[in-house]
Amino acid sequence: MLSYTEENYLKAIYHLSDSGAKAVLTSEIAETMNTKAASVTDMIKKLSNKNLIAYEKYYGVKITKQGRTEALMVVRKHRLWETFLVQKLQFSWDEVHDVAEQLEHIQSTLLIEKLDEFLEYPTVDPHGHPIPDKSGKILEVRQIPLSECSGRKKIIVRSVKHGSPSFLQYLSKIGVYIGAGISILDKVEFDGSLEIMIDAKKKVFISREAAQNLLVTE
Amino acid sequence: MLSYTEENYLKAIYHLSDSGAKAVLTSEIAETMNTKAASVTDMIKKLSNKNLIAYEKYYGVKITKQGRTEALMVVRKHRLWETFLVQKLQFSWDEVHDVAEQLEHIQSTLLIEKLDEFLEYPTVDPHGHPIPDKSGKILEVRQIPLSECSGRKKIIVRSVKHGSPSFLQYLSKIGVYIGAGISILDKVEFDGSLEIMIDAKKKVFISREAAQNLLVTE
DNA sequence: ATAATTTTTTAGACTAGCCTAAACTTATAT
DNA sequence: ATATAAGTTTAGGCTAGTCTAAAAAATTAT
Ligand SMILES: [Mn+2]
Ligand SMILES: [Mn+2]
Ligand SMILES: [Mn+2]
Ligand SMILES: [Mn+2]
Repeated sequence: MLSYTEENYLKAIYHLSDSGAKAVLTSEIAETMNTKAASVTDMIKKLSNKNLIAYEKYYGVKITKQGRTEALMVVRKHRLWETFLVQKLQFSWDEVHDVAEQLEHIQSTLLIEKLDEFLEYPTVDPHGHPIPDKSGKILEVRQIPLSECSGRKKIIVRSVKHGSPSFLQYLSKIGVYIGAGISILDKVEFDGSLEIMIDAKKKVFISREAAQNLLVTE
Repeated sequence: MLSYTEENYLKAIYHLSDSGAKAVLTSEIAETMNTKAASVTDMIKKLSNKNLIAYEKYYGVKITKQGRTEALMVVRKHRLWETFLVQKLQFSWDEVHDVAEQLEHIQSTLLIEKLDEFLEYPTVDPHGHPIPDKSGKILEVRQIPLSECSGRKKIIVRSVKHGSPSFLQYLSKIGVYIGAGISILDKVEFDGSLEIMIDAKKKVFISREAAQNLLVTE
């Protein structure tokens, strides 16, 4: 059984290794965990001894099959709780992350099974991120940043890359939500900003940063 | 802000001081917390420094007003979560305590407000124990052990004194639940056991121990 | 190829929470 | 009243997780 802290490190390593097959560096982990490199080295040794990561001194770590499975269970719990908070307790999508950060560590397989059932087995969380099923399977849907969309095809908003509260609040304000239909009206050469139409009824400009952080399917 | 451990100690002290106005002893706390007296003394000093308890060396502790308020908030969360687990996730009443023991420590006032609303402001938990409201007010209803009931009046089951899983399972098996109507058919002199009628349709014998642990109103 | 810089690891120290063993205080028995 | 027993506190030590500072290794620049 993993401690609260071990779960958090392992989840961070999972997310960092998700994009790209190369090793995760000590400094990257320290950065995302808001700790110092020395602390990371300590924890790396513990997780390595438990065979959750493969550690090569000075060259970073790679998550193992077993580690990935454990991490996915934490991610599953995090996203199920976020879904619960939004769908059942009427939280807004920018309020749920910090609470889920605590709830994800509750230890009870029965609880998470019942929660999943109560929510009717959702496949994505409020930010459009996929929810691993109880065996750890994830439904991967190919998505691209809105900033890389070509012509004026039918575009659907699928998820946010980074769901900071301020970004999410901004999206709500301009009327963008997961599942919204979008079309690109114009692309400004100068700064890469876009003029888009949301749900065929609202025109807004969004910055390139925002467009890069919005994942869609065409 | 209290730590997980501080909250647990404070809650234990609250429960121990609930019955009786005299000081709670180090050994009593050690007993209920499954720790050693030396550890309790350490923690007592911390809680005392935070003015949550009043501590007199060698004579035990008394909870302060502030300490009581903090403890009540933990109790409130514990009982709201137990209610949620039973009413929304279909847990049985003997499965909820250990999970609530974890959930009670989640820090979010918004969460507990929304949960309370979602459950439509329940006043008792699945074991019949009162749920403090957000200001810490508790609805006290005078209850007596079934073993002390006199004649054959209309008796209603209100709560269990100690809700161990095995006792709760036993109650379910014989058809006793919170709110059930009971009448006493016979009292066996020899061992203090009772023959009772549940909901005017089921006759069973229950031991004196069981009858002492069942709180009712006449 | 060597030197300077950056990153990582190690060494040593701190806190929270726990323990055992010894010292101390209070309660009980004669 | 004194001796014994029981309960409490103190002293010292342990682990998990954190830190700073110093040492070691890898990377980058000259
Ligand atoms: Mn989140
Ligand atoms: Mn977390
Ligand atoms: Mn309980
Ligand atoms: Mn607890």
